[in-house]
Amino acid sequence: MKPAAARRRFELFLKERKLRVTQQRLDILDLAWETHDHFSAEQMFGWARVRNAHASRATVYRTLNLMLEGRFLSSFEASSGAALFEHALGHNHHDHILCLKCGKIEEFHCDAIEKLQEQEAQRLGFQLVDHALILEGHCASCSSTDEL
Amino acid sequence: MKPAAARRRFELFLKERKLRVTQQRLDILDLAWETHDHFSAEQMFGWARVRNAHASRATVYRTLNLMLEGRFLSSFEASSGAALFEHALGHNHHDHILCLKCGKIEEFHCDAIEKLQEQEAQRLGFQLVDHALILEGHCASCSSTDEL
DNA sequence: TTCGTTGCAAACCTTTTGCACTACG
DNA sequence: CGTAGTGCAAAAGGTTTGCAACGAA
Repeated sequence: MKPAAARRRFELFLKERKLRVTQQRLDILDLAWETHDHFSAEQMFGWARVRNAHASRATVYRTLNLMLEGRFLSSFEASSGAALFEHALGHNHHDHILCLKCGKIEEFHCDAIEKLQEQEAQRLGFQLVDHALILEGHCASCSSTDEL
Repeated sequence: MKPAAARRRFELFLKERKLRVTQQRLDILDLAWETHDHFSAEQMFGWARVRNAHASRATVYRTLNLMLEGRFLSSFEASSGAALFEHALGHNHHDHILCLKCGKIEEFHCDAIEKLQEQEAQRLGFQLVDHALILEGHCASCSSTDEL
C-alpha cells in the first residue's frame, strides 16, 4: 500500500469506528510509511519530535495500538523486550529472523511452514488466529568472523 | 528427569561453575519440579512464600535465570508480556499454542516445521541458534461456545 | 457545544541492580 | 574466615492510564 492510499484507508477506518481524524494520528501514519525498516514506539516518538509532529509518547503508543487493531501495522517482540512495528504493505504475511550479534533483521516467508502450523492447530482442536515465529542465529557476515 | 535426578544434576551444575549450593536454589528447583504446568516468576515467588522457602523476589529471578542457563528450565513469552517457565524433562523440544479466550496452553512438536526453519535460515545465510514459535487461537471448547 | 483526543505525569508490570548483611565452603 | 549469595528497596525499561485542557465534528 502506498503512503497516500494508506492515509486514505486510515481516515476511512477512523470514520467507520466513529473516531476522530486528528493531526497526530495522520502524522504518525505518515511517519510509519516513511521507513521500510522496523521501528519501536520510542523511535516513532523521536521522529514525531524531530519533525514537529507534536505527538506525546502516550499518543504514539495509543495510535500505534490503533493501527495494529486496524491491521495498518504488524508487530513482533524484539529480544530486548520492546515491540517492533512495520507497516502492512499488502505484502503477504512474513516471519523474522534476527542476528544475535549485529541485530540485523531479515524477513522470510514459507508457505509450507504456515500450512503445517495450521495442521498442528487443527490436530489440537484449535482454530488458529495468529502466530509468531522468530528465528535467532548468526548472520552470514557475523558467523564468518567468529569463533564462538 | 525426575525430581531427585534434577536436584542432583543441579548441584553438580552449581559445583562445576563454582557456585554455591544454597537452600534457596534447591528450594526453587524443587518447586519447579512440583508442577507440570507453566509458571511465571511471580508464581514461583508466591509458592516459595507459602512454603516458607524464604526466597526473595530477586533471588527467584536470579535463580530462574541460572536454571535457564543450565537448561534446567526453558521459557517463552506469554502474550501478557511475562515469561513462562517449565522444567526441562529431557523431553524433546516443543512449541506452544495458546487459547486466546481461556488461556489454555498446549504443547506440540513438529519435525517438519523444525526442518523447514533450518532450511529457511540456511537459505538466508544464517546459522540457526534458537527459535520461538507460538500459535494463538481458540481451543476446541472455547470455539464451540462462541459467536465471535 | 459536545464528546473524543491529547499531553503530562504518575502508575504499572516485569525484571534487574546496588548495597549492606548473611551464610556456604 | 572470605567471598558469593541473599534480601530489600530502589531503579530500569516499556507501556498504560487518570484527569484536566483541547479541538474535531
